[in-house]
Amino acid sequence: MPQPTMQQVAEAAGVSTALVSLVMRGAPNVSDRRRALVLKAADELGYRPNVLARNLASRRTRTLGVVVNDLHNPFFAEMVDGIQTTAAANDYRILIGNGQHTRRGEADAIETFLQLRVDGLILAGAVVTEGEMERAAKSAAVVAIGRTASSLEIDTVNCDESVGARLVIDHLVSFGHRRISHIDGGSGAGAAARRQGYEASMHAFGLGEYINTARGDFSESGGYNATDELLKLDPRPTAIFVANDLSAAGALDRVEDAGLEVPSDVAIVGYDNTGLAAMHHLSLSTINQPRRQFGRIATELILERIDDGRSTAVHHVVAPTLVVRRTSGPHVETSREAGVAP
Amino acid sequence: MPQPTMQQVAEAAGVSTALVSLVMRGAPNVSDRRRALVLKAADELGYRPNVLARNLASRRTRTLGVVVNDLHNPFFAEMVDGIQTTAAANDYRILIGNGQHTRRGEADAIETFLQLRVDGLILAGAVVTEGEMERAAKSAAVVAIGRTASSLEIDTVNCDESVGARLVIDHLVSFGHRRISHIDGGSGAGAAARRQGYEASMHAFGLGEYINTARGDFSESGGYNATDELLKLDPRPTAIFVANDLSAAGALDRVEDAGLEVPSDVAIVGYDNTGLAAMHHLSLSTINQPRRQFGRIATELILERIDDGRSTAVHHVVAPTLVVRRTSGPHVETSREAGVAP
DNA sequence: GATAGAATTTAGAGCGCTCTAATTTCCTTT
DNA sequence: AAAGGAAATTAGAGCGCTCTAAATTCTATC
Repeated sequence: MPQPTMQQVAEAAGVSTALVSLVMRGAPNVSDRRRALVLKAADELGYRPNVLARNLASRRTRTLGVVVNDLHNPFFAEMVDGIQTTAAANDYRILIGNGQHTRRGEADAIETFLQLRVDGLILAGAVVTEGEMERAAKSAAVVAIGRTASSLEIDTVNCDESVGARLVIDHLVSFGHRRISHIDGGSGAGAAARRQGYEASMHAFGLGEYINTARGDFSESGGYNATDELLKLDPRPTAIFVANDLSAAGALDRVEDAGLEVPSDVAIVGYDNTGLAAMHHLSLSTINQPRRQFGRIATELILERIDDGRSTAVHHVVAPTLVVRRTSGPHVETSREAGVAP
Repeated sequence: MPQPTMQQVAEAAGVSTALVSLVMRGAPNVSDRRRALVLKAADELGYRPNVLARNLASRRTRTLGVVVNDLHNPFFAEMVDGIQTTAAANDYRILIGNGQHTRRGEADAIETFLQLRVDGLILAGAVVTEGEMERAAKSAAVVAIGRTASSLEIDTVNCDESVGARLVIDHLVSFGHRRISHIDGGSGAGAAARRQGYEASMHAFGLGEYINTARGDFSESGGYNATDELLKLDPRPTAIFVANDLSAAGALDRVEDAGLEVPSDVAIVGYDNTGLAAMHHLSLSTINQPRRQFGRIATELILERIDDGRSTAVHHVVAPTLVVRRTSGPHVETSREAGVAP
């Protein structure tokens, strides 16, 4: 379908294409009379600037490519909100590419964006190699969210997982818990950092002897099974810090199946503050990561590189917060646990 | 950052740019010797085709724009999977735009894609006016998922909501339920169709007198409150068909808070088969819409327009399926309900 | 009314690639 | 070895826009 071009608009308005170009870009030094003339002609013809031609000629796209590791993860949706808002405020548009949860998918999405000559690339939860990120950084500004990078060409935005773990342990300890176990995320992304944060925090509170980690895998059933294991212990933990909300839901399930009360018998704290945790049905205490803020900061960093020409790496670390809901509270000792005969 | 151009590759390889172009596009009539020469030069220079220039010159982008009404809705992620797979199989790439849940956001995303001159536009759950869709259809092939369109220029893919409702009612009736109430989605997208499907099915089973709809809003609390209302009825419904899973979770909550058993006292069936419904904790019976299939069909339709030049509208309707889980089952009459003194 | 200076407008050369038509090279065949 | 036809390669004109530098038109000043 042939679209009207700038040339046609220029002829219809009786001016040069250069003037039309100026008007379309909202340039300041155009007389009101001509501007109106051009706008009218453009409107009547149904003219729409050809971004391909524009970007080719200007060697700028004012476009940011956002590569999302996995579109299914609700985590990213909110991050994209932050990116989009900040980008729009600076007159940039964004395009989203889906990494389909694989290294290959991400690499493809990145390549697509580079071929499109985006000005910047935001990698959210990327699993591609650092080498690929560096290669990309040769052609566009790059910032990675939720992963580290050592190159000078790449900025990062991360959450301080150790602070998250510390918040959880601090919270539980303040309720009198000591036997606090952890269900980890196995070999999943970020699992190791959370596990280490748990251990470090326990040590910090002098609870090193109570450190006890059951292996999970970030899934609901993983949380269920790991909890099964933990409940067999004698004495059993009075609180469980689970590496993500979905697993925490599984843990909650198992505890309730055992006829135990949450939080009085066993307290549970999750991680991520997904929509799940907010559900009345679960009402899970959890750690919140400021996702929108991730997106906002990432975008600001990338614009600093593009527009201000910064060429040193900035690594931004943001602190998570604790969201207290129903599943955490003081441990109530039963007579049996206290060693008194029934 | 200046990127190597085709010209430079041509010089390095000692051939013409036309030949480089041919090689980059994988054209057949190129001798092995030259092909290797060009490929080597391109590789050494780190050459990456400029899609802007390519698309401008070829007046084709082999790109499909996917406008997603709301990135937060997990419904769309799976649909995008279907689109992406089908597009890739046909050598098209996709770009995703976020409508941010608003008419304006969607219109912006559409405009961005049209300026980029995408060959096709897939609108997923779009809320823009039909007029805007038609305008877009003047410049690119358009297919809408989950909404109707009367224009000849626009294909649609929809789920037959009446079949979904019928499946639910049929299922509940087979368990002996008669007093089946509905919690609707208020003025939300698709709410009316589901409500009508409910009413029609009830009539079809001769249960017109039991038709009873409480107003919800697709939210958890909406489901909770609507259920609160329904439970006050005397006699109360023995089953509730809820317009989506999230609301159904709220309904479940309210029923359990009332000390009633699910499904023996009150059966509950949701709609959409989200991850929520599959959770062990909820285990919600629900209606499943084949989301990947939506994406696949939409993509096939659009490719028919682009590549085969079809210019008549096709409206595809796919049938949903029932997923039976824990929350639906036979109603068990209590003595009190049966009219016998306690 | 002439003139400097500012404000507008425009001509025209690209941006990096594809595409058509023409040219050159390579095989066969005789 | 020359001719004819197929295969491979290339020249060069765009694609629709931006950008620089130059040309034109206004304004204000004297």
